[in-house]
Amino acid sequence: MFEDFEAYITAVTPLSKDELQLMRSLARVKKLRRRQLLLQEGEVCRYKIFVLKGLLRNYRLKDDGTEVILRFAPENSWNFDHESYNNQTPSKNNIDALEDSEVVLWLRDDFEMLLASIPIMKEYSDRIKATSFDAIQERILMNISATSEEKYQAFVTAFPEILRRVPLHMVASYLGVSRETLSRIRHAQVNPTKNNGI
Amino acid sequence: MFEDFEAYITAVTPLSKDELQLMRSLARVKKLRRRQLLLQEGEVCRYKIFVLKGLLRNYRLKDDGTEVILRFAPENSWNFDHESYNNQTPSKNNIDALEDSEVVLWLRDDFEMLLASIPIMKEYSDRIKATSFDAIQERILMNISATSEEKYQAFVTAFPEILRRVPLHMVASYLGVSRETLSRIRHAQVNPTKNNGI
DNA sequence: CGATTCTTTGAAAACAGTCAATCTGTGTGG
DNA sequence: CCACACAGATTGACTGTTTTCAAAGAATCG
Repeated sequence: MFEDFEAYITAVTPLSKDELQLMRSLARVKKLRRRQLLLQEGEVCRYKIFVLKGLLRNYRLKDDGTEVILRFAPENSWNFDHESYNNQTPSKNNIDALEDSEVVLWLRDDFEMLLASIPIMKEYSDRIKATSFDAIQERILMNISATSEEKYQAFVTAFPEILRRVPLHMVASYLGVSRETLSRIRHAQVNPTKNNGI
Repeated sequence: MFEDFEAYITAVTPLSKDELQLMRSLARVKKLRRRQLLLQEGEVCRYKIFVLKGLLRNYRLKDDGTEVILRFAPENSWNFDHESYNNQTPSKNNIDALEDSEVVLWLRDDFEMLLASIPIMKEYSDRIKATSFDAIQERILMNISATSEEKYQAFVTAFPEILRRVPLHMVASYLGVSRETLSRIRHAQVNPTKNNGI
């Protein structure tokens, strides 16, 4: 359980035994069943979440009842609702598990205290944020300038393992196209236009 | 010139005389004429930029020669190419001035030193980053889930002053629609369908 | 097996992009 | 001051893409 987190974190940033112990002392491990909600729209996001096993998804429920998927968070990734966590305001989004999952949770105050008292952890956190920022910026560019095919291709090359693990209609939602369109895009690639002859 | 920056920064975060002096000692003020490039694709983004006056724009030049606008940066905003600045890799984007502008520049090493030596400045910087992250996340949601009308409306309410200052084809580029479509959207709002009668 | 969820397909309608032409306003040089 | 060029905005006609709706075909799970 927590050992998995230790293995991950020590691989990416050097932490002392004491620092690890401190992190562990404030952490809570939680198992989630498929479909279980971890954060519901309207609640304040109280935790910073690290995914040990499984797969989470952040999504927004629109007025007409449709779900818009903002992000997939597989094992060894951090997750939380950024806006709600930072401002301690009611979240507009939901987080749930797409597979049976295991996560580590830290209460916001505890986690911020950890960042303040473990400088190297703060640096690591800042690096993660910077990377996410770059990624999300590229996603914007994709969204406003690429064709649906290109968006799908970019997804395939960026997240091949996610593609294998989630239903296609969720990929469609993440890309901002209808599931029917995604289905047709995929089919067109396998079986492109046949009439190249006269 | 630099006094404008001091006025801004002291309004948003408390800095001592010494800290201000330190920031000033490493800053460089630069005037830009309309259309002048501040960062060109392929160069490494060496500076953190604060816009004193005028309006900058970050954009990507696509293979087919079209420009995709990623961001507008008016006075009192920070700007730089995130990815290139953080990783010191060649930038994929360009930054230029849409109006005659004035900016303050800090070399990356200098600025990072400032953040390290002025904790309150680091906090402020982190807050800005968090806010931008939230905003960009909402932009993603817009892009993947809203109609063109809704995207335009959101732009109007979020950036009314930018709308007045840039040509519409740039707004179209920012939103990811063609300039003709934007023109029709705007016209439809002024003059909606007239046949509501029998 | 039966129920549910997911995916695919077809046909029609809505929507957005492209191309070409025109219109508008602005600014420059003669 | 006018003529002209230029950048920007609009419009119409057409094309291409995407959505929507409805139905049916897979796959998965209890």
